[in-house]
Amino acid sequence: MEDEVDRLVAAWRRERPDLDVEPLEVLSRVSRLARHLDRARRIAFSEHGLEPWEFDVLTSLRRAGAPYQLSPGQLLTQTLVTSGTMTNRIDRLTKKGLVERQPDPSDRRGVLVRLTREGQDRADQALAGLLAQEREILAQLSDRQRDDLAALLRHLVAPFDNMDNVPG
Amino acid sequence: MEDEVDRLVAAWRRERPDLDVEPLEVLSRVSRLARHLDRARRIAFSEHGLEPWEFDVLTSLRRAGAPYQLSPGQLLTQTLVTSGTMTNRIDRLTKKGLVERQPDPSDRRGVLVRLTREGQDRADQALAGLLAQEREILAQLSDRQRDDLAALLRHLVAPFDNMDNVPG
DNA sequence: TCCAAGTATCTCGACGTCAAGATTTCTTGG
DNA sequence: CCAAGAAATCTTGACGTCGAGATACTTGGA
Repeated sequence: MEDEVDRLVAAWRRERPDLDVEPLEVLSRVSRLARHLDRARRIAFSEHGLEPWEFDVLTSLRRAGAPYQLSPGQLLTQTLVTSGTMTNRIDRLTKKGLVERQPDPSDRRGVLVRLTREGQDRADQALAGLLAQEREILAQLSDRQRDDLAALLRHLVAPFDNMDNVPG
Repeated sequence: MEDEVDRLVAAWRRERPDLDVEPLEVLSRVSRLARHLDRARRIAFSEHGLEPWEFDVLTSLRRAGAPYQLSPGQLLTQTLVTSGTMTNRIDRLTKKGLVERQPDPSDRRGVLVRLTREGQDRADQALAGLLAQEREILAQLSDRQRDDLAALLRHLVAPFDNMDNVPG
């Protein structure tokens, strides 16, 4: 089946026949698919009363394991946002009762953000919903194709991931 | 080579051994790779004095072919932003001298946004830079792997693309 | 002990986006 | 030919993010 990138590439070949636009066949599809996935996730999460950014923070804490707490700084590196943004997010999640701030007993500058019971339940429910949705999207592919795709994508992502990229 | 998604999946398997998190192997990689690509593009474009959103608008006009003009409404559907955002973008691009607004001769409600000579040159230069960068990223893969990857991604994107998704 | 440099978090102002509504112009049925 | 609705664009206010700087605490060396 044809997609938007096929049309995009055809347009460039018409307007700039001198250029080799083949890289777009892969990387433009990655970007567009990511955009579609963002939208789909937003819808899936809203069924559990969560925004995507809330899911990111809550699941980072959830994955940390009991007692489900991390410093704001650790959350920064996991979610790739800046410190001002994280302060704001923690404020709002606190107001919703999904996390709570506690003083770090070993460093008086520090704070520990801890998942509440409610926060943990919401994160778990939203994750289950997300996985169900993603399984539907992936139903387009055979098991073998899924594995191949994951492996190919790993080749492209790994150089970035092992390159140390942390915002302020 | 290992990547962040391997670590993510391992963490979930430890914390939620009851769940099948395999879909993340594909779709989380797509999202993360897209994020890395956004950053890389931002850097590549800045060498030509452009922001990513400026590139999006300028290249939409460029692909339209001579005389390189589209209505704001057509630009909306191509770039997937809302009308208020597009008005703002056209304002800023006009101030930079990269596009100009002209009255639509056949509809007095309408406006046509046209690429200036300068705008066209910038778009062409930035596209060449982008393609060079993307070729480097894809050097991780063989020609065969690239083709396979593009085909697999098309399977996943096509259902979304042929689903009519247009914002306000 | 004391100070300088480093670290952790928060505060604040600027900016871009969105969503809803306002305005102007076109279209169409009666 | 007109009135009502549709269409195209712009305006406005709220919101989340960023980035730089402020504040408070810690650490290591003199």
